[in-house]
Amino acid sequence: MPRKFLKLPRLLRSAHPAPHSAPLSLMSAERKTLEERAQMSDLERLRHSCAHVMATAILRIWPDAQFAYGPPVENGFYYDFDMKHRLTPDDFEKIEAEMKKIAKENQRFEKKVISREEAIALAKSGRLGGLSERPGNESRFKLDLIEKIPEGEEISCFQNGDFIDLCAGPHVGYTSKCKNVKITSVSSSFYMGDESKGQLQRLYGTAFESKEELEAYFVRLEEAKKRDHRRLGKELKLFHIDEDVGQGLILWTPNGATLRQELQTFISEELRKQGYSQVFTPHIGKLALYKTSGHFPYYKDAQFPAIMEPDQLEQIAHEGCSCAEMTARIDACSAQFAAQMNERTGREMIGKERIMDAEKLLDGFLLKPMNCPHHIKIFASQPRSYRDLPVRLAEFGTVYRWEQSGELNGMTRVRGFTQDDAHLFCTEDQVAAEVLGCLSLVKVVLNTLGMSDYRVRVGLRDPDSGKYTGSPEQWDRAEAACREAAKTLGVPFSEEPGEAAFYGPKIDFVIKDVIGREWQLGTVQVDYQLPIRFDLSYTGADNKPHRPVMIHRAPFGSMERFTGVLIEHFAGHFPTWLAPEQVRILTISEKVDAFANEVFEQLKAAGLRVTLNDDADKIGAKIRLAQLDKVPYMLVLGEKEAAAQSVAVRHSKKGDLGVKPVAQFLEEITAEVRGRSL
RNA sequence: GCUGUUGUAGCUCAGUGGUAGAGCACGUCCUUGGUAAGGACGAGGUCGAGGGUUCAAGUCCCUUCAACAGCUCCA
Repeated sequence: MPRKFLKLPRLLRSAHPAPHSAPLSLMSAERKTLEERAQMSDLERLRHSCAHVMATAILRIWPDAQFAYGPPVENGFYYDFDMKHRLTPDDFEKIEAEMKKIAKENQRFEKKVISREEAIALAKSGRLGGLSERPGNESRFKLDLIEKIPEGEEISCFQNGDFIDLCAGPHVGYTSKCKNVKITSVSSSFYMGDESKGQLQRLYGTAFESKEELEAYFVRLEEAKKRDHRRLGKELKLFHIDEDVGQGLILWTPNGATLRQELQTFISEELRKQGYSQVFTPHIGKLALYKTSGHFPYYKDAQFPAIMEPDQLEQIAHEGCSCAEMTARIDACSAQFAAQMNERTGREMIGKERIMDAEKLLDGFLLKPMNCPHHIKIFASQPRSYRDLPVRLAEFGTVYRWEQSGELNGMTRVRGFTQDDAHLFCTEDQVAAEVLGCLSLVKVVLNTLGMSDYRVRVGLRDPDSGKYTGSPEQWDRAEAACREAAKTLGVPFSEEPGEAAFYGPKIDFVIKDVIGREWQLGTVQVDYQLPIRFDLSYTGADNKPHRPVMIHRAPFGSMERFTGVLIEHFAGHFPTWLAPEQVRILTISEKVDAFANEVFEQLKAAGLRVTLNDDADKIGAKIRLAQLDKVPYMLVLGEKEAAAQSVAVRHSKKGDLGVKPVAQFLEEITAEVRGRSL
């Protein structure tokens, strides 16, 4: 099915880790100018040279390899190429050894400016990206790259030893610089990122100026692995994904559920303060609902297939309906519906090809891919006056999306997830204040969790495009509102023209985790489109119907992704208010069991999540276990404490905090939890 | 979805065609010890699933499922 460019509320899904690979701008859309390339940092220059050395090494072993593109990337470099031999990690050692040899040979990187004709001739002979001429094996990717070089731009190649490559540079002087290098992984890629252009092998490596930096990089990687939410989720028993339940479907185990519940309680409190109303909606809705919203069938590929009514299913089976026919009948609309929608939106939203006789139409249900339509129906369920606005409907709404299997990742990319969603319906004049309110909510959330390292992207319309709905005046106001709101946050923000959805501008929060990876989580989006499609209205002061503006927002994005990011953010050491187990009482000997039980009951009665370890282990072992479970507070109880009605407090990160009366500890920890201290 | 890698006890992993292993966790018992591992014994596995080759398969081959890395995608 051709992908329609119709963009709909893109709530919370665009979030993904910043790509480790080359920025797309290097690949296709925005070709880097020579000037921009010349600004490569020293490290990037080194890594780019390493890519050439790697290509040289590969050619020495497999002379048939045809190279495409080999840039430096955030954590290293790669080279894309095609050859008969399929690389596996077993080949790395051999290639690395050859690379080290080339570094020792200390070849000079020499630049030669050549004419387009010379470049083409070299490519045709297979010389470009090769160690020698290769008759019958022309440098086909290089030919294509030459074609893409604009007329008038300098064409150059770089030579080190026998290897000549089409390359604008820059490079280091000699290959001896390229000795602190390591091949990290092999994978596949598409030429120019285009699936139709065939698959290439992509070999990744990394390189540093010094051996120490190279080693430190791998130590850092190890550290990152230790705080991987998938690993910690298992160790701390936060969640489970079960093959029999299905890919990308999170089972929140008790510890994780506690964490989530605390987060939801927190956000619910903030919502109440801001005048939101809590609603509940079911997990499915009729197909017609999503035909109205426009999410079906346009995003059909990303949804679970429709659920058909039993009697309809029986009937079409009886009719011997083919699968293709059934699909067409599910996708289709009545002429009346199409006319209505096209009139409302003022454009051909539903083409003739989708219109079908009413008796042939099939209806069914969809697992909801987003919550907006349900909330819209709540808004529309009663007459609204301008005095009622803004209406703010909030729900922890679970949605389902059919993500491709290769895209699933722990909690951060899943097929069923719960958004901390809300939809605001307001007047045009209220947009600015409401956007501001949404942002301050996001800010409260992030501050409370100590996530201070974030930036904000303001997606504005592309002034040269006519694809947007709504009047230019509306847009100017909405964009100004977003811009102003973003300014008040006091964090870096970038304006990105052309990044708006077609239905309105948006603000995305991109959060940096402790190891520097970026994740897009919360978002606030202004929407002029859905109110039109659903023909929403309210009565104004002039006693006439007016169209409300909708705002979609979700500060966490989804509970799943946010929890995943949070696990990594805290490396499993949650602040006390979030910790699944807040206090663990550790007894030194059986002699204090009675006292320990007393303390346990007291803390439990105070609402703390406390456990008692009265096993026969020695205190050292008990402390070790509690540390591994990352329990914030350990209370060590021996005969001294029992006699003084006190507890010896040990904090998992701060260590021994000394002995204090039970009442004092209780008071302190309660205040800490209540204040959601970090 | 594509390419590659991996799949053995609850967890981390060893096991190169010939009787399934270790550490931790778990259970029982002994030990009552003061801030990151006391000791003994025990239980636990149709080696992801299905098929094939072989006298013999955890090990070789095919199919399939899942995870991981990357690509592509992401309302």
